[in-house]
Amino acid sequence: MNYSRQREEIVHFLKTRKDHPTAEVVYENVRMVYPKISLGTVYRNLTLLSETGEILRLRLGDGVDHFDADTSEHYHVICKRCGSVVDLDMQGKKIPIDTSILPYEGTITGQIIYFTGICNDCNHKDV
Amino acid sequence: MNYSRQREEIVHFLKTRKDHPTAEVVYENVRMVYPKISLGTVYRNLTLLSETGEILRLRLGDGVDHFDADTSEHYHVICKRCGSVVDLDMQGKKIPIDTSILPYEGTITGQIIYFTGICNDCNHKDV
DNA sequence: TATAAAGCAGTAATCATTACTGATTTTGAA
DNA sequence: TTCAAAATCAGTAATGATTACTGCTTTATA
Repeated sequence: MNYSRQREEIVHFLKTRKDHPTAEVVYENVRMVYPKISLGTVYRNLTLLSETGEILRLRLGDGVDHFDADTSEHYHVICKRCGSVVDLDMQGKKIPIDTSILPYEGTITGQIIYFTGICNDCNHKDV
Repeated sequence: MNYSRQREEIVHFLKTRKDHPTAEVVYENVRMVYPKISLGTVYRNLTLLSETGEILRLRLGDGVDHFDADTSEHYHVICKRCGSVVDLDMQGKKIPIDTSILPYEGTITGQIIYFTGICNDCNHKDV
């Protein structure tokens, strides 16, 4: 994988964000630095980066992919009202699930866990 | 919600399946009974049924919605090779996660857990 | 049985994402 | 430093799942 300024800026932008922007949001923001960047370039790089493991692609069931520059093991909460995605700071602790006891004939290699709820902001807003 | 033959057949078909068909698969199969049914009708009814809670809409991150007539609490494993989705028969047991201790300022109302792996069929196939 | 509401088939539109193309940038060796 | 091959880009078209729209049936009920 060769270096590219656009890709560097995408990673840099993602690292500044604690929420989990969509490709569209990345595009809008990187455009402030590289106005001619195309959405296709953003998607291609986000895909490349997530394939090499430099970022995470989060599929949270809202029909849009989110991207996360924090690749350490952690969990996410999706606000059902505003769609925001925030990290749970587990301080290195994992939620323990012993997959070896699950009644499955094949091989279990991974687990996806996330939570839904109402975020603090939405809790304090009148509806 | 009024009765409709098409919707009844959709539910009936889903109940015969232990895998978790997509809208497209439901469409192909219901078409054998109602050849003139349209894909839009299938989608509309799957959405209606999942809104009333009669079926589950599963968003497993493969870009396609799956539907499940088994609405009891259970877990799913997605085969990374063939994409199949199978139930884990937990015999009524839940994977316990105490969400009250999670470091979150808002309100946690739900959790999504699923597993990825290689299904038994794929394990026994040469690649 | 008549009528309003709900549902349907068929089709068009939407939206996220991927694929394609010809031009530009990056890289590494001469 | 120079230059050609490989990688990447911008711009745009295509794809694929899902939703929306429209005028015609079916269903429920008075």
